[in-house]
Amino acid sequence: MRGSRSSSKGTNLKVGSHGCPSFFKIYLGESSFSCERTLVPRAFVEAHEEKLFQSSWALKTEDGGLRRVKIERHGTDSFFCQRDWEGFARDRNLRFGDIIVFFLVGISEFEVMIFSQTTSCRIVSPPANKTAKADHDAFTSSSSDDDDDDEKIIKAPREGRRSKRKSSCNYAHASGSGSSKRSKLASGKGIQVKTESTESEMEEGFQMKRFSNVNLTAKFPYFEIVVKKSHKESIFVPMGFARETGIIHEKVIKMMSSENRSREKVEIHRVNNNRVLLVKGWGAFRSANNIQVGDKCSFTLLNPNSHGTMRLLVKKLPKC
DNA sequence: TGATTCTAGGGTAGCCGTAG
DNA sequence: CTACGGCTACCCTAGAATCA
Repeated sequence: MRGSRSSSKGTNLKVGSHGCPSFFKIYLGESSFSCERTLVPRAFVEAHEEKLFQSSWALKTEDGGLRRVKIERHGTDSFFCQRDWEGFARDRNLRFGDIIVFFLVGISEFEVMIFSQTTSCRIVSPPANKTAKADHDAFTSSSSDDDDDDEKIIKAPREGRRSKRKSSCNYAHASGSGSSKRSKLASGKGIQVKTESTESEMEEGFQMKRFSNVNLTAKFPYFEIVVKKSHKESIFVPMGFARETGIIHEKVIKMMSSENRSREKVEIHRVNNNRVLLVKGWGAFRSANNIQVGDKCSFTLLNPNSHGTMRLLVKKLPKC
């Protein structure tokens, strides 16, 4: 599914730390609505025309992989050939929001660095014959506490003493770091701790995770939740997300689906001064998109800094 | 450094008001 | 009376702070 349709937006010119000219693109995957091709920044092409072939470029990744991509020219614009770009995305296991940095290191030769949007860390792709399990692990790496330096969870730094607790952005889930310690502690206090999913939940094919997964560092901030029974007519927005993105001050948000292009205006209710609920419109949107209990969904804010109505892209994720 | 305590915030059951 | 939606109180989690 991933990489079945690809495009990207948000390019900027940069200069690599090692002096090579560079640019980056953000992978929007199949969730992009438009059928636009994948544009190479015109300014970059113009600035380095003498080092760039007209027909194809070589992309080298950090794991030693090499892929040639055809370049299509239309007027003054250059595009990655859609099929090659999709192939590259598939090979590299790109995810929505991943950042791809291209360093021009030779004649039509680029070194490519990929940063995971989820972990804000560099991704070095596993060998090409990786298993589906490995795919899944990579996909869910943001919620595991493995020792891979490239996929470490970035923890928020400790702030001043007794500082107010921030939201659990980019933190590990309950099954992650510190759970064993907490289990001991909790059992000592007679509190039942649920650090692992129950059998019934496993049978249903998903793990009930109490907390949502929030990423505010991405260009397009997002949060992910597993839809529960109680989300039939309303759904909570994590407070950290609501505050940082300004949703907390909004009355209405436009919700759009990555799958069938349906759109719905959803009312935002402020509860108790410390809760933010998506209410009217959510139910209809959920039905229209066949979002059911147990489905894992990501909610990506497409226009975090605009003054108009905020737009939230909803995407069903594979169940874990 | 590990154990313990504190506490902000997420999740949800259930109450209450309103409409049909 | 019933269904529905809004709201609140409470429980629980887990990061941060503190202490031995």
